[in-house]
Amino acid sequence: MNEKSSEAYHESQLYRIRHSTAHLMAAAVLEMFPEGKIAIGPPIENGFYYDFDLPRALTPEDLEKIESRMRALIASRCDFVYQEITPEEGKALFADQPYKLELIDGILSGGVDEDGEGAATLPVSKAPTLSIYKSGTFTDLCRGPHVQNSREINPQAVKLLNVAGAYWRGDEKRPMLQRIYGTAFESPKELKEYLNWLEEVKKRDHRRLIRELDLVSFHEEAGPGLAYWHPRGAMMRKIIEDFWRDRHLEGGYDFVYTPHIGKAWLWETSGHLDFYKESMYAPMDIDGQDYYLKPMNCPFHILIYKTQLRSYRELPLRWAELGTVYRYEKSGVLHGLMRVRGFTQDDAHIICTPEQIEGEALRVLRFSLALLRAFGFEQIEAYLSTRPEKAVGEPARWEQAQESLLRAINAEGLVYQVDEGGGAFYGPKIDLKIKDALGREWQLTTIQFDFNEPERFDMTYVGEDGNEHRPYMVHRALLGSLERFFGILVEHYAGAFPVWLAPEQARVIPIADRHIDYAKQMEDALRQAHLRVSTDASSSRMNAKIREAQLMKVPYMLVIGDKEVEAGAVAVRLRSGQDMGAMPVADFIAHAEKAIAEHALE
RNA sequence: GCCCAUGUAGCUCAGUCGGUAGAGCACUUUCUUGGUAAGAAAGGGGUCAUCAGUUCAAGUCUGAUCAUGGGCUCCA
Repeated sequence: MNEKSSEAYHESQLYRIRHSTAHLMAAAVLEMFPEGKIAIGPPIENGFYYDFDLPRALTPEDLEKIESRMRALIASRCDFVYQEITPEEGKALFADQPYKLELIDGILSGGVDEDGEGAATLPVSKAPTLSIYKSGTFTDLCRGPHVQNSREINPQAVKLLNVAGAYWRGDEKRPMLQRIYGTAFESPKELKEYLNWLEEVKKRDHRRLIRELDLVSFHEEAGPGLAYWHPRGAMMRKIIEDFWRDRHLEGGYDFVYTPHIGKAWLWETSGHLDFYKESMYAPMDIDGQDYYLKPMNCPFHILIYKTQLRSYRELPLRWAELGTVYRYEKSGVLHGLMRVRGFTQDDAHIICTPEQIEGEALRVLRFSLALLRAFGFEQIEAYLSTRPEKAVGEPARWEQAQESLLRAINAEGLVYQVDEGGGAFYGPKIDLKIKDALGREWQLTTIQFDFNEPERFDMTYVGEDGNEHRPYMVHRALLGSLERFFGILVEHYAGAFPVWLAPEQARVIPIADRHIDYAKQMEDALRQAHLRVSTDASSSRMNAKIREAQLMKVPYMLVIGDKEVEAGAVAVRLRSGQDMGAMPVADFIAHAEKAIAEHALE
């Protein structure tokens, strides 16, 4: 969500409805648990939540009770009454609500508001005001806004969704609270649409589809977060990698290959052991030396750089590698292919002179956009993250790098947001986020300047003046990780991949056994045309064969019966259900080749 | 890592009060040879996640561990 629509949302009736529904939910929960403690309960993107500290864990049955109690509260047509209070009144009012008391202290000291958000936007001179909203017997510390009366909430457009744990103030050292997520809309129809959308999300879940389509598996007994690519998945990955390599050759990149492990020295020098030791796999002792599985490829590329004295004449260097790295992600964060412990970055490092930065920034951005679009992602937004308080590298270099990135964004006419101070300590970056078919955002590309490692590894080049200079280094991963990108592709296309990516592009379906010979001839003709094809020679009926191919989302089904054998044709059926009728196999091949070349969905 | 929930056949699930396991799909075989999303029959398949404990008896009760899911925190 961009800032403008976020602002509009904050002022919308929908926002007030959700905020007020959250209050009613808290009221209902307190009716069930009079001794319960309430924390915060803001509207969020698709609904709202409220955090509670309760004597026992909530069950799904509790949610139903809470929800029906909420409907009764809505029906009571209570007013939401705003009132400003003094600090003393506040402390008295919430004497038995410790979380609220903490919020009051926060507000009075000007630090945070009742949603736990920074109040930096408020003028410092203005004394913070405490306010409450009363609805029925329930009173909450709250800035609002709310609906005037609960009759503005449609009880049929409200639904509680799930319970989850959440740390108080998002701090893992503070108590774990119970968070109830719910949603509310202006009309039951909109609620229904949202619930349908959730269903669609479920249907496209890559964890289900990678199993159903026989693409990738995980194995509890062999280690969580480590993906196994089956032949169909591996075929797709090969196609993605081949395409990626071809594009990189065209884009002026060279390729390198580097090891998977390295001595502690590498990671001490790079600084990774200082900052990320917790999320690196533990070292293994080899001949008395600590070796680590690599969490990054960059130190290896730097070692290659340092094998020679480098001249400004050979820069820029663009070195790419599909480098597999291992990171010890915390157990609770693993999620299918989206968050794994072993993954392959489509990594590259661009090493260049200060003068070349401008051109390289634009070049790599343009390159990434073309790559993402080739995979069918058209909606792309940029996020520029700039220098944080604590940072390494000369401010002038930061300035230059940030300006180069911004000019590149503008040159490409991208919609963008700036995250001031949001960069890593070692350099500014551009991230690109795409929107998938369900409107969900995914960050894929990251383009990061690094003022740290060239220094730590003492990278140099000899300039025109004969002196040593420090080069600029840019890390970039465009697809991110192949595993995650693959998962996103699966969800974006719901498993029905464009023909050029489909692991099996065509399936030949003989109607009876006497058609098998001819079917095999057709299969062979397609294979000679470099199509990925198989023949279903099983004893199933044609209907079953079609269903099977359909479930595997094979783009083309070529049905072969007496008529086709006689006419020397194939009857083409698309997975959309469309019957293209019979045509000579050469015509079909031409049709398929066109769809492949155009990266068509079909 | 933290909170909560879950773990029974390859998949989706049932299994009552504790009495040594069941369905559909898938798989194998046989019959069937058919015109655009499931032809029929028979058969094989389970240390009920793992390890302890309670009990005459544990899929079922208890504990620990592992994994998965929903979130939180994190994400170079």
